Amino acid sequence: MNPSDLQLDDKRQAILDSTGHLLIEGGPGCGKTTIVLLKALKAIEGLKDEQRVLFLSFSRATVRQITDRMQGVLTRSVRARLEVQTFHAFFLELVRSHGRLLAGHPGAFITPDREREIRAEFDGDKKAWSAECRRMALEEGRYVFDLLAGSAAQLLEGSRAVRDLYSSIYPMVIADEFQDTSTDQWQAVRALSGTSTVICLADPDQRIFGHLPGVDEERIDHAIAHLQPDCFDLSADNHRSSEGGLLSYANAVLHHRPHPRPERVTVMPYSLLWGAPPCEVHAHQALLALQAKLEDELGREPTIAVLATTNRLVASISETISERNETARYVLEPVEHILHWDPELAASAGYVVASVLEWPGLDRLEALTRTLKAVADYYRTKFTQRGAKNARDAVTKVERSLGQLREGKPMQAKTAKALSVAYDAGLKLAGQPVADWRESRSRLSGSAELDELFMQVRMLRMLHATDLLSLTLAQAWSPDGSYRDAAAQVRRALADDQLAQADEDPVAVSLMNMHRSKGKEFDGVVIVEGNRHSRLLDATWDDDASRRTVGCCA
DNA sequence: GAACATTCTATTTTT
DNA sequence: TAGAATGTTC
Repeated sequence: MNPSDLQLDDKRQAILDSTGHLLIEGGPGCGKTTIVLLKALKAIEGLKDEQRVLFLSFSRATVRQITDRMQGVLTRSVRARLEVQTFHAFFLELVRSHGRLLAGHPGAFITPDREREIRAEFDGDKKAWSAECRRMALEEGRYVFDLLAGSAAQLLEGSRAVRDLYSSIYPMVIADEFQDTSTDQWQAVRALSGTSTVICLADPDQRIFGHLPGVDEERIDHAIAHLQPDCFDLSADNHRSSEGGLLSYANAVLHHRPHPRPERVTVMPYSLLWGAPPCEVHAHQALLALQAKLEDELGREPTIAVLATTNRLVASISETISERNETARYVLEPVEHILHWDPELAASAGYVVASVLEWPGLDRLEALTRTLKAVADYYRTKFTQRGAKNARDAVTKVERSLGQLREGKPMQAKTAKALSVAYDAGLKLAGQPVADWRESRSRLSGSAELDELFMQVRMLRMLHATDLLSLTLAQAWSPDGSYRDAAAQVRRALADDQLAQADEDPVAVSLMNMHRSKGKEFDGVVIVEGNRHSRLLDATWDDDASRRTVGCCA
């Protein structure tokens, strides 16, 4: 924001002048954040030294966006006095500092990792588990994630001292994405509203968490009733010009309504004719084109997301753009990218493939034992990670087969049968890691479990001869036609790789399914829809040839 | 007990 | 949608 933008209209001036609680409504790009930062700036000028303005938002991503935005608008000394946090971080801090008032113990936080572990040990249904969580909080002062907001609210409502303390530190509290606050979160804010000034920012059309328990439709009405705020609606004006039409277009697409396509959206239909390049190659082309265009416009390397509708498509796009592709008109160079996918599970599936690489050097019993154990391990990590009973059943099923194998009895599980058929059919490896990996990987089929593993393992990148994995395998290759100890070697390599990736520079291109993209921001987006049915675009396009790629910039 | 078929439900959040 | 829970059939 530069000074010339500071000519405020009446509405904005009124927001700055208002002295009581505030409710500011409006969609993305309407300037809510900007005006509230100005409001905060003005408030900070009148504060005592130790006082600050508290800005609460949901995700760390939005917190970052806001602090980034502050860089340009506010001076360093002002920024230091505007505290931007997630609701959760704020509540966590509050419960840690004052939790002893509730339980007699200082508050401790059970991290989600730990929570999963405890829950895996715990037997009992959902209800019993939430009772156990309350017990841990009450008796031991240990809080799981879901109880933080409620406990913070309880502290603020129940203890005058705590409430006064926080209100005196934070005379102004800004609640972002207010329409999505849970009952607990709202209660905490409400408790502070007695003495502090509360500003709610809301976008009534963007209830992304509306389905979660405790988040209700009437939140905004409740706030109006309780706070009696001055209300402002900014939704009419759209100040981010580049957004022009994009939002309403996106809505039309989602609701299957025809809509003139805004300039910033390009649609690339593609042919289903035999011999035409597959949709993944079109995605590759669209990605490179968008990259070039945005780099030109922004004068820096743009961040781009490639979104696909299904996990399968994500996997095959990843494989495609990692390679050089040639179309009739273009040569498409490989694109460095990160896959947003659970690396631990993908790695775990990778160990299964690695165990298949050992087959040629092992007898039937040993080979199948190792592979089945790797399959069981995969489901074990899945179970500890997600706590899904499905996965636990899969472990017992595979382990039963292992027992049957050991005793020479026929194995019952389809997975085990399919693997032994695959072993008996013979596996010939050539000593070329990439090809051999693919060959071994293709043995993972014939049961629901193996299909799942195959999908997972495609998310492991194994395409260049220089990759860590292929180097590792090249070393493990033994002249008898198998990879010695491949499983253990691959395990070590992938573990190192995960560590290394943690502190690598962020990569400009991210690839993920649509589901995972929610709430993230990029300079540009390529959306790939690969299946027969086009759900994303209105029916004005030819339907039979309806595979298409969309590139848009937001 | 295993596989297949059908119904349901989540989607954020921290050191 | 996808992933998991639940139900049905062999």
